[in-house]
Amino acid sequence: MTRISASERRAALVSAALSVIAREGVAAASTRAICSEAGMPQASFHYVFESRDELMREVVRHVVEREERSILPAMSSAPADMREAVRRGLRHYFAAVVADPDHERAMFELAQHFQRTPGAEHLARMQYESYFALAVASLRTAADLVGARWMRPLEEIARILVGLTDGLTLTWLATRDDVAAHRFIDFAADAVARLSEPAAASSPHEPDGVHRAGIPA
Amino acid sequence: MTRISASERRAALVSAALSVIAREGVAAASTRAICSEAGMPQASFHYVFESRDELMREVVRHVVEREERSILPAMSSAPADMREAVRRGLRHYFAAVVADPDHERAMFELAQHFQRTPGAEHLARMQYESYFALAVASLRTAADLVGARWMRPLEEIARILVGLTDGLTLTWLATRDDVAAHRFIDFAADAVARLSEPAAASSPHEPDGVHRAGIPA
DNA sequence: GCGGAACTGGGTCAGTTGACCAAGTATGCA
DNA sequence: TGCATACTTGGTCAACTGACCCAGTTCCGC
Repeated sequence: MTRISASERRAALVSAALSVIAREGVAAASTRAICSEAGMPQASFHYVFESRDELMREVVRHVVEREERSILPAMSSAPADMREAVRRGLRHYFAAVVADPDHERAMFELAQHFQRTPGAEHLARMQYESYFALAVASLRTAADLVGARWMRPLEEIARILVGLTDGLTLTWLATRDDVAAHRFIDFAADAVARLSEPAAASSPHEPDGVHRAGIPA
Repeated sequence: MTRISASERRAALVSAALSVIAREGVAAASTRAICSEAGMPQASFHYVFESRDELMREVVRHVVEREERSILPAMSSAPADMREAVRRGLRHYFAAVVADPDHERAMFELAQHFQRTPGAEHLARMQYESYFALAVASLRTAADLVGARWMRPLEEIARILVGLTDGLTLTWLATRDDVAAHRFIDFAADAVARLSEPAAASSPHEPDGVHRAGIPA
């Protein structure tokens, strides 16, 4: 009888839950299915989790945390301009979606699940806040890389960017039309880049910011 | 004992299913819940439907049909330019989303459900085809109204437009941030309008089209 | 006004679900 | 060494699910 600490068991169950959700959807993620995925008896589940709902809450927390730790797309060579930078970023994101469509679908399903679960709406919001934070960081990095500045508050553009990636992902998931998706990426890159302008004029100290890759406080 | 024809019963069940799905989600739309919503015994369900799956298929067909019959936003006064036309169209759409968020969520859930149901992926695609068709019609009407022409194939722009509305809707559903949504609308209208150009040069008869409000053949 | 077809609805079925108990076994501290 | 605490597990429970049977009722064409 391998003895596992309660916290390790929680982590294992969260991870198993994510696998099941990605593979078969939130609805199919029963306590039995999750326990079977994790290879442990059902009773262990209720030993470390109050209920299925508590597990689900833990799942979002985990997902959000992982997303915030996720590495921003590293540009191997500096992009020529903002249009190119945004396009590369979106292509990078889209490639990840194509590589693991179930994962993205799982994220959507989780958000939807919590929008519907009374008292858990804030979890759906939390998930999006993490998307926004990621977008802010990406936009800042892009501006640093190409030496441009954003003409609107970063948070505003970040929300638009998240909306664009959501639309891109959802439409592709439903149609699996790669060509249309890339046209959308080009369109979005063009439109977003238009919200920036060369920084030389207004920000003489710009090069200083180039080294910052993370999210400044 | 009120006697209802099988086809009427099917329609009633489809409608009840939609209500339940909108209110509580696809997962909660059990045959019992649907029958209770429709006020009829469960056996009637299986008299007119082979299975729950068949009902669900009928639900998409119904939704798609209704969408295709839906009236395009009628512009009370001619918009000044394409930017204005697209913005008005998106605002019109968004107002409908805000007025009945559950309905839009139900559409997303249905699409997701069919993406996951083996052998029913084409239904999700069908749903999106109907969105595309609607977008094509809207774009054509807009071009007629402002006397402009699209610089890319209508189908291409339509797919982009659907992606934009998806992103707009999904982000708003998760955050309920009206201000951000309207900023997104302005951004999208601007970007989409840029794909058109005044038609004067290529279409001298443009004023003729102004009166048509419906979908040209 | 009659006979067969169309429709009704109470009830049953096996399967699945979330929850949880009680009886165990290992662990760490005194 | 002993004992309280932490952890494990098979089994059980009521509630719910989709499916569907069948005896009864109503309708429509003749």
